[in-house]
Amino acid sequence: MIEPVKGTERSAKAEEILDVAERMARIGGYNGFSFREIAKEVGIKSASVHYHFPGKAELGVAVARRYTERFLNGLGAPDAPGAEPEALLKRYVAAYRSALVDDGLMCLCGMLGAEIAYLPEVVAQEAKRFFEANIAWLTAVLARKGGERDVRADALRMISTLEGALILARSLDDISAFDAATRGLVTG
Amino acid sequence: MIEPVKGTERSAKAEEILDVAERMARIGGYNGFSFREIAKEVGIKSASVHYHFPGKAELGVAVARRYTERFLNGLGAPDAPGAEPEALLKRYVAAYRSALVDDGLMCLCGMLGAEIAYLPEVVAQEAKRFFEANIAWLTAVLARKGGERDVRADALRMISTLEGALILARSLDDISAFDAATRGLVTG
DNA sequence: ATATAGCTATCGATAGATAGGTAAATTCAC
DNA sequence: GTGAATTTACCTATCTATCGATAGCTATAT
Repeated sequence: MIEPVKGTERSAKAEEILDVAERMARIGGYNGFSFREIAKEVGIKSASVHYHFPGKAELGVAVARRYTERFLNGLGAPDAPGAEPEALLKRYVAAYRSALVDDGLMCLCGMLGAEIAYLPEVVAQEAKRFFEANIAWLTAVLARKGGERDVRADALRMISTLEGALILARSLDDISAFDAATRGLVTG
Repeated sequence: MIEPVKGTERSAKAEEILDVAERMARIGGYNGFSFREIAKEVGIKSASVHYHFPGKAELGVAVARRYTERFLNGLGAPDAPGAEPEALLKRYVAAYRSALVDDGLMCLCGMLGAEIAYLPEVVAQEAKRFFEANIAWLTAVLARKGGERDVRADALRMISTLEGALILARSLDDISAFDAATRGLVTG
């Protein structure tokens, strides 16, 4: 049998469950996914979803963790020697735009963040961790640009604008609203 | 009996229901409020909530309409003769900050906007209307400031940043994150 | 009389969760 | 190497709680 790669020790079915749960959560939030609906889509019974993830909170945590991990991986290291700070920031904006244009979905943690006061504590913590990791990445990149700006404030402003632009563009059903709202975010 | 003011032709109980529904929705989104929970809090039975609002979608529409109306009323006319454009913009930012600091809640339509693809069409339309009205108000104010900026883009950016800053500050449980994210939004 | 504003009782659907069973794959003792 | 024990990955069946919604009744107020 083929050994699973270290750090990827999850079965194919479990990954499938996470795929479906993530998509549903990015449409309808924490209440937007259910064991029954996930099971139906994956082709198993709801009790079998409980086998892979004991409870809804644990499933929520797993979805958020994987989302954050993938998101950060897609960005690369903030201090990568070959990458210009400005190019990294453009990549950051493009990651959000891709959620909107390619996936047609909200940012998972933007969605969970909106519902933060309603979530099980463990899930809320994961949403918080997503934002903290984003702030850390952005401040590291912005610090490389130099200048005497408040890099933390700039990072918070970028994240806020991008999360809000997703909401706005989806509400207006107008992708150009995202582009207009985020224009000048990097260079300005 | 005292006649209801024109345009306010709703009973006190109906307003109470809207109060509770709004607060619940601003915590948990569209699935965050239910007829049963509202009824319990208001002190009636869930069937009586259906008397005032026939279905959940209608209740959702009523909550969103009232929220939008109050929000716009709180801003005042964008072309009020006595009000400087910059003061109006500061008032706009303060309205969002008040949701966070005074109410400790999300913006209702920011919440609904995040869930837009999950909502009954009539409710989604109300969320969209909120944003369209906000864009109209902001572009009117920004146009008064003059300059050759793209006022629509500036309006979209302001709304995005403010909605996102609410999510971020609540997720981080840090009001100062809202202030940092929105610093320079008006003057800058 | 009629409209208002409630009520009780109940419906079918769905939620998350659990108990207990089954068949196949894997691991371990000899 | 082989048989026994164990683990994996599902299953059926069922539980309680809650969901939005409806039918039909009662009092009160206009």
